[in-house]
Amino acid sequence: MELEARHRRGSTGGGTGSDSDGDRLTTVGLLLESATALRQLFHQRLDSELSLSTQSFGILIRLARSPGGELRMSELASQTLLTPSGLTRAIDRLHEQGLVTRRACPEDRRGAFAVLTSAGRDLMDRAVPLHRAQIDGVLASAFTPADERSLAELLRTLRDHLYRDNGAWVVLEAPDVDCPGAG
Amino acid sequence: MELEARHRRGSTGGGTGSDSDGDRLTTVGLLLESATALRQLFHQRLDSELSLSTQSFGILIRLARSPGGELRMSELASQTLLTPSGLTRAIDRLHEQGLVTRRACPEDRRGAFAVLTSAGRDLMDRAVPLHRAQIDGVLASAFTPADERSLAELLRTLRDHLYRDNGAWVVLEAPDVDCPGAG
DNA sequence: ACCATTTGCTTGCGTGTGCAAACAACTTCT
DNA sequence: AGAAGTTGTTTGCACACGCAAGCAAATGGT
Repeated sequence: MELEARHRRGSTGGGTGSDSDGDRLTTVGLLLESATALRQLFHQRLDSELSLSTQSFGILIRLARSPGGELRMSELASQTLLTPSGLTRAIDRLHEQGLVTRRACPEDRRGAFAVLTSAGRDLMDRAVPLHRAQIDGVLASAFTPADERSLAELLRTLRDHLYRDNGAWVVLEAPDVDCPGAG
Repeated sequence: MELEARHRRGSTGGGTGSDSDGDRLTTVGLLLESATALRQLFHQRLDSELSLSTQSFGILIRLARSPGGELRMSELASQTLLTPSGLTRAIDRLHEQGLVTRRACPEDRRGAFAVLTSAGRDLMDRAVPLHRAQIDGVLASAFTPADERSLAELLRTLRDHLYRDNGAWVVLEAPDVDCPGAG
């Protein structure tokens, strides 16, 4: 795999020994660590106050945003970045908590919808403001509005270059990054 | 439910700022999803080619960057965002693979160092270029060098505002953010 | 119509993780 | 010095997740 990309700056420093190059490894490390930290930060609040895990919240909020409060299992799995089996178990747990029901798909009898119950919707009506307030606290304390916007845009760019193909993650090669005169 | 934070691709067009409130949910969502996607992307490569999980890699690279290739268990736990118990198990696994050893701390006989073995160092000498190349592929395809630097800086800012206090994650309030009369 | 292949979802099993408890060694207080 | 508390690390247990296999329903070929 030769990714003869355009990187020329960056250290080429002595292998694994030094952090001083402060390069892409660090950037990705920061992204991963920030995500872990945020996940656990949110988990503390949501779990202690509403007995809701971050994963459950992620599922419920997607259902809440969908028309009818329902989504196909496979679609939900795709959106939450869970495998089908993981989603099945997650919906099982939410079902035991009375937050979600299953509905058979009339057009494809293999298929199933996950449907938000009224209890689920009530819970989200409490959870979303809580979560939003927490996010506000983090972002507002860390960023200026302009920086916040920049971060959002950069992350969207990154996210749009990553997608799943048959369960395997792949990187979209960018056709629009400046390849001057390319054609 | 007034949640319409669904992300849209390529909103680079006209209006900005009208839905800035809902964007925060999306921003955090993008961060979390990107991190998950990257984690799994890296896992595919490292695991298939070197039988190395992302977690193991994260531990080994920190050891490799440390003088003597060793680090206290607690320090390593803190850096990897694992709990002490999680780290103990992780080091156990790496020990069974011959990549890491434990060394008693002479100054504090409760303490232990995790030490990279020569096999571990050899593995990292192969893993780091692989990982680096993959990161290059992702970042180079998604970002211009300038954007890449911006992202790194923003992420460092974010990361620096999150830290653990006795196992609980807290947000550092920013002293230098000016809160213009809005609040 | 029949059979093979594919798709959507669910289970069996193994593994990684956190929490709480346990334990040893260090520190502090009297 | 001795007792009480704190700190660094390791176990018992429970749980969430992925992978591979299983099963029902849809699709395609003949």
